[in-house]
Amino acid sequence: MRFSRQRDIVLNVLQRTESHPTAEWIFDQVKREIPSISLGTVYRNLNQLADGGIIQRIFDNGHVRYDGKMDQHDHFRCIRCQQIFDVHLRLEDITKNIPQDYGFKVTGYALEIRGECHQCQTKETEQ
Amino acid sequence: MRFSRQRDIVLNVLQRTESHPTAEWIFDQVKREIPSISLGTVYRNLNQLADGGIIQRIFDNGHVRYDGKMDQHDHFRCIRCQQIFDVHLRLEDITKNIPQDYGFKVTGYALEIRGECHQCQTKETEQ
DNA sequence: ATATTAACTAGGAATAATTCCTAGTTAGTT
DNA sequence: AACTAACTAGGAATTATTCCTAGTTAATAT
Repeated sequence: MRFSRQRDIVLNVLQRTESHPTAEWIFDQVKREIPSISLGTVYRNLNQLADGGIIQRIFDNGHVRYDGKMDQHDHFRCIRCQQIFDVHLRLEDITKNIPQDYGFKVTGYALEIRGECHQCQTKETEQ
Repeated sequence: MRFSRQRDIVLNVLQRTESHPTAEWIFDQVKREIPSISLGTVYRNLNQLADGGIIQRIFDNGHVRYDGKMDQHDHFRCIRCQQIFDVHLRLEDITKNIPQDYGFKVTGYALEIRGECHQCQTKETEQ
């Protein structure tokens, strides 16, 4: 991955926000510094940065958002204002300590576990 | 919500599969019974059923899939074949028992907790 | 410093997923 | 049987994202 001013600013915009913005929001911010930047460039760079493990994608009700923080953390979504907050917790804490620690009222959660299924572990072929 | 043949067949198709299909896949299945059905009808019904708590939406890397099972369960995605499997577990089991119980090799997970943030709990106004 | 070139960019067209619109139909009620 | 709100098919519109092309530039070698 080569250095480019566009990628540098995309990354900096993302790392400087506490929010979990969409590509469109990042595009608007980056335009303040590089008015000629194109939306395709923002998407390309976000994908490259995410594929390179420098930022992460988060999935918000079928829409993609981005997160510049790479430490292990989870997200809390408010079902009323739809804001996404960062939370740092161990799994054991999920049902117990969140309300006290963060002031959140927890009504549910969605967990997706990732890894390799049995079938794929026993196959050598990379798809 | 009124009964319609279209909604009934959409629901039955979804409840009969073990997979977590997209709207398009459901559309193709329903067409076998109602060849004239339109994709918009499938989307409308899936949304109504999900909003009514009869089915659930699941979010697959920024794409929407549907799940006809409403019991509390989680999902396991194979990072190689991309299949999504149902898993029934308590949160405490996540890091411990999955590999043994299901034969999965766990490499990560994404957890989204839902509820009301402090700000929204103290506001009376419904947005 | 300059030349080289693979990786990049802007701009816009193309694609994919989903929602919206309209005129006609139908399930449930009276 | 008549009524009507909720539904439908079909297709246009919208939204999010990717793709394409000709020109530009960061990193490397000379």
